[in-house]
Amino acid sequence: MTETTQDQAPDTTSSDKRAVVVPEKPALEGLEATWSKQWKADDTYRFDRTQPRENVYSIDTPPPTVSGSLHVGHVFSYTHTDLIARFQRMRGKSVFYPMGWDDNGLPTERRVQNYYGVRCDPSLPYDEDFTPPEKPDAKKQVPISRPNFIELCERLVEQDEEIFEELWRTLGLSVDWKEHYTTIGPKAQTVSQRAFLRNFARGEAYLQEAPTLWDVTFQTAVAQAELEARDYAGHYYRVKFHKNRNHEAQPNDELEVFIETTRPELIPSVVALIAHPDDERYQPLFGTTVTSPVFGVEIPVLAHPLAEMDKGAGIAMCCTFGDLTDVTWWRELNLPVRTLIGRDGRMLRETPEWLAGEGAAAAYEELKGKTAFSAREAVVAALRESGDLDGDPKPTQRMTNFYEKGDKPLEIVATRQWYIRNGGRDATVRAEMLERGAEVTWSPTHMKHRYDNWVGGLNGDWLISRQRFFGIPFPVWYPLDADGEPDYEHPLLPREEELPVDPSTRAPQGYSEEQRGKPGGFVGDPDVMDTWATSSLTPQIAGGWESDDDLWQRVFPMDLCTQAHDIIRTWLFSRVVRAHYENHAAPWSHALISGFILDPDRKKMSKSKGNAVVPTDVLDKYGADAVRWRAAMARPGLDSPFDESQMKVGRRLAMKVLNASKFVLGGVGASELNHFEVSEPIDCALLGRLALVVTRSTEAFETYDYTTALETVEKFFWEFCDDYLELVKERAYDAEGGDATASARATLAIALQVQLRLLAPFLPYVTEEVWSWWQEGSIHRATWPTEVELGSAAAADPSAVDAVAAALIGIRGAKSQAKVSMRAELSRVEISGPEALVRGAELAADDLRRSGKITGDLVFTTVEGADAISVDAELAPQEG
RNA sequence: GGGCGUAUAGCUCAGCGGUAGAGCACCUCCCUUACAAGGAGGUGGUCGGGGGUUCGAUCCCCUCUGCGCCCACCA
Repeated sequence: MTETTQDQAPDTTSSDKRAVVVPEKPALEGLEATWSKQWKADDTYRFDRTQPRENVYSIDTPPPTVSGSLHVGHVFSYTHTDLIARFQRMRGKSVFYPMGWDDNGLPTERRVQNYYGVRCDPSLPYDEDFTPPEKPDAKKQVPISRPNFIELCERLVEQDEEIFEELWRTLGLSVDWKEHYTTIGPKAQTVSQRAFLRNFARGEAYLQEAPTLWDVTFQTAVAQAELEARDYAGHYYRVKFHKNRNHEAQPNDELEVFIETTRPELIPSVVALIAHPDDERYQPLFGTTVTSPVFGVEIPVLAHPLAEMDKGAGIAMCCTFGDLTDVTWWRELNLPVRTLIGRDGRMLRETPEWLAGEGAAAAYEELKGKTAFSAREAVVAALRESGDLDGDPKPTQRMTNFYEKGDKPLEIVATRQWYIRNGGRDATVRAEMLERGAEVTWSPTHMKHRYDNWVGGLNGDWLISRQRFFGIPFPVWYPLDADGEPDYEHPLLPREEELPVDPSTRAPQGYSEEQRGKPGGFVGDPDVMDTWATSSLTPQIAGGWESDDDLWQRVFPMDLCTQAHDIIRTWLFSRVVRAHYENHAAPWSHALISGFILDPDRKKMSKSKGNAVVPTDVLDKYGADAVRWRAAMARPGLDSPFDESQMKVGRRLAMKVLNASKFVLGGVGASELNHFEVSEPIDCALLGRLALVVTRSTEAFETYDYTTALETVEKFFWEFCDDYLELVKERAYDAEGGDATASARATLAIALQVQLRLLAPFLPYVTEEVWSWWQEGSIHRATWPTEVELGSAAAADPSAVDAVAAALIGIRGAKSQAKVSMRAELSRVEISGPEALVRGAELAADDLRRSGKITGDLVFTTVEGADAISVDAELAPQEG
């Protein structure tokens, strides 16, 4: 069996002229610095935009919040993306892999406030000479104008982004940094505003005054997707309402009705008592009125099926608004709005008109300007005094909605907001969104349930406006009528060519700046878009939608979106919504969902819990390759507890690559390696096994199963080192150097070169380092190995590899059991077992003899009925 | 309460119709000139419980239980 490898080995012809340069003492330390710098200088990961769509692999990756902090969970998830990117690049695709920074929005505002010790007061004028305080004082934040505030946001964001980029480069993400974007940058502003204007023109975006979930701390509306239900301790208060005798008198009737509430402070805003239509206890009361305690407001008793008979007293007090059920009742029963809690979370400072009556006004006097919490105490005290509180409050634990970034329960406030239709109020749109979700293939597949679940459970449209400062403004003005009142029905809009616009500094067409705020003039929409309203457009922002059509045609719809499962409901879904409306397509064909990294107690890692592992620490300690190895061991969608000891395993693999490569390449010239012939049967068998590994690994990668791809090559690599390398090292370095030696050397070189490429997506640093010892160019630009390139030698039956390995293990086992050194000589070895395996082992008889230090007989015996190799070895008598 | 996932060696996980696997940890041994942040060998499991289908079940079906996540739950 003779095989010339010269014409099959790829990418090696140029190395003929190169000497192999193996460092004396190869080390992992410093590889990140050296190679990330080199990749940057060489533009190794550039996107080739001359390629047609079918040769492009485009990736939509979450823009990290730069004002937040990253933990290893993020690092793992971004590594997953990079594994796929590197595989596709080596497969010959031009990979479009941009990185964005999410610098827009509340997290940045908060960070700026703390970092500089300032707060935004939009009523202040711009101060050109403003410099932030030298020592920020969290308690005495300096009020500054909105433009000043935004300047500081932009300044800090720039610093943060440099740090993030540095981290990603160290981790070895093969991002094309020339394609980078930010969610506050001009490109994002233009795309966001353009998409919004088109949504509005088509009726997909609308302005509406409605009850809105409201965070009193940040004083902004929040969307359903940003809610987080948390345990919240409270009390049930049993409160007496007084029946009015305006119905047919029933002699034995009681004079009062009791309700149970956890929010007695809302009693002044009660608009009705509501019970279930079938509830016999309350049926006689339907259509009558009752009077609220303390405040003496007369309200109706109504029936509605949402009232639950077995909850509390079975009759609920409806306040506008205490919760989302109140909103439904308000809408469906045409109840009045009695807003009591202002945007700052405090009770209104003016006495509301429905409390104008003498007693009510006096009672309300006590509540003015109080927080919900203090108002509750005051109302409870008043109820006690009036005798309308029945018994002692009963402690209760319930779930309450919070803004995910907030720490006070959300209130519901009627406000004017912008919405985008997402199917929450329209069954047709909802069905369309579910269809788009079905167009995407999911890894793992069950993550689609999360998507369907979320879309199916939407209870309203997507609220995109925020009453904040550092965000993308709505490109909208409103004309003012003769009384100076805005006409929200007829907003003034810019032309698309004018974008981006800031309506707070620019006048709409046909108006001059002097008319701002004047009757007959205009006002700008004061709100900004929520971050998700911008990041829902990352494919459009990164892909050059409407600004670079040539690019857009090559990258959209994208091939892959990667993210963790927590943002399926936000980022993933919102991109489907936008692409559906604007591009009539799903934004990508595949979604790869990462799990979480948990702490050792299986709790989600997060900075606020204090259990987060800082990525730079582990990167410094174990190296990027080791961290990436660990990330690759976490399969898509599966949560995985963080355990530092596992990093060591990855590091050991990287070390092994270094040392084994040094050994294979040591003392052999590259040109020689490429001209040797693989002639020995056992060498062919090794390449045959390698061919299977290539196939398996490739198939796994193609189905996004990077873990199996890694496990396959890693297992082979250890066997290659422990068995094959040990077996043939004597032959390979035989100074006599016949054909058998040449065959071993060629096999070692080919196998190493293929394995390096199979490992390159996982261990980009150490593979690049070794590649540079003997190959031209970057390994990350080399082609992914194929079975074909291994040639006909690789068609050999690989089973001899296992047979020889079994024989070797038997020989080593005998020495280990005898507690002697592996160098100890054996006087006789008998290898027995089924015929096929024994014949396989016999192929490497000379190698076994030499590597096993067998000085006497080496006998191969076929045993009928045996199913495995067994080895019988006799130690040579020890000398001395 | 609804949905999804998960339960295999002390730990982290593969396997998923045909006599249980890997890595880590643990034990024993080996300073072997690629590698002591190493190497070799080994101990360790009624595959969560209970039913069923099958010649045969860790694997398929039913059911119970534990755990995790998402959603709903503010009277």
